[in-house]
Amino acid sequence: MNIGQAARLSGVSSKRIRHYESIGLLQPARRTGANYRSYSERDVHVLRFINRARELGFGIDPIRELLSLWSNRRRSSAAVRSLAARHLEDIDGRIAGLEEVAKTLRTLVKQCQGDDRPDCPILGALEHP
Amino acid sequence: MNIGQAARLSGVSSKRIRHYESIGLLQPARRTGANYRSYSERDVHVLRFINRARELGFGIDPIRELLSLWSNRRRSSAAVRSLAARHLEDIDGRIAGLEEVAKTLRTLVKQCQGDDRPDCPILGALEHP
DNA sequence: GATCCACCTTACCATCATGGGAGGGTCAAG
DNA sequence: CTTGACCCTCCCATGATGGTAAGGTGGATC
Repeated sequence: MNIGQAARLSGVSSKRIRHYESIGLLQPARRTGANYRSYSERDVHVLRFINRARELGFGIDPIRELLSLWSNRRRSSAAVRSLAARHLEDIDGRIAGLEEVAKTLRTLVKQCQGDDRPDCPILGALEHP
Repeated sequence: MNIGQAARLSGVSSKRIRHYESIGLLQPARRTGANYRSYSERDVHVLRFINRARELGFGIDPIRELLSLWSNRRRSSAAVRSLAARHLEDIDGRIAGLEEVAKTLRTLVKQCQGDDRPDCPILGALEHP
C-alpha cells in the first residue's frame, strides 16, 4: 500500500511517516517503480505502536528504545518498566509545575474584580513578587 | 547599566533580553558610544514583570498584551482577568491531558512485573489499543 | 603602554516534532 | 488526453531559549 493508506490505517500522517524514516526511527520503506513508498500490514502495525507511544507522550528517542525492546525476545520487562517509569516521573513533574502555576493563577483570577476599573491584583502580582 | 547587570537584577538572561528586543517585546535599548545596550531601573522593572509573566507560563504574545494593559491607565481589570482566565483554561487543559496520560502510564507500570522475563503489559498496550 | 579578563556585539545553528507549501512526477478513471 | 488524487523532495516555520563563534570594549594590573 502507498503512504496515504498506511497513514489512514495507522493514524500517523504521511508527513510524520516520512519524517520518522528520515530520522531513522523507521527503516527506509521499499519503493515502487515510480519511487513511491510501499508499506505492509506489518509496517502499519509498527506505525500504530509508535503512534500510541507518542500519544502517551514518549519522545522519539525513548520510542527508539521501546521499538528495540519490542522486537527483542530476550528483553526484560524491567527494562521496559524502567523506561515507562522514568517517563511517568517526567510527566508527574510537569503536572506538578503546571499545578503550581494554575494555583497561583486561579487565586489571582478570583481576586480580580473583572470590571471597568483598572485596579487588578494580577498586574500587581506581576509587578511586585 | 549594561545588559549583564540588567540580566542579574531582573532574572532575565542577556540572551533573552536581546531576543525580546529583537522580536519587539521590548523597545530597542539606548546605546553607549561603544554600542553597548544601556538600561535603567525602569527597564529592569519591566524585565522583572516579563519574567514573572513567563514564570506563570504566559506566552510572548499574551505578555505583549499584559504590558500594554499594564501601561494603560484606562485599562479595565476585566481585560486583564480575561487574559489570565484564558491562560488558566489552557493550563488546566494541559494538566488534564497529562493527568490522563499519567493515569494510563501509572496503571501499566503497576501491572508490569519488572523482572527478567520479557512479558510486559506496557508493550502489550502499545501494540494493541 | 601592554596584557589580561570580563564583558559586550552580531550572527548563525540547535532544540522537538510537526505542519505547510512549492514545484513537479504518477496513476487511474472518464 | 485530461482531470484529480495521489506521490515525491526540499525548504521554511513554529516557541523560546541556549550554545557558540568571531570579534570589539573597558578597566585593572604589571
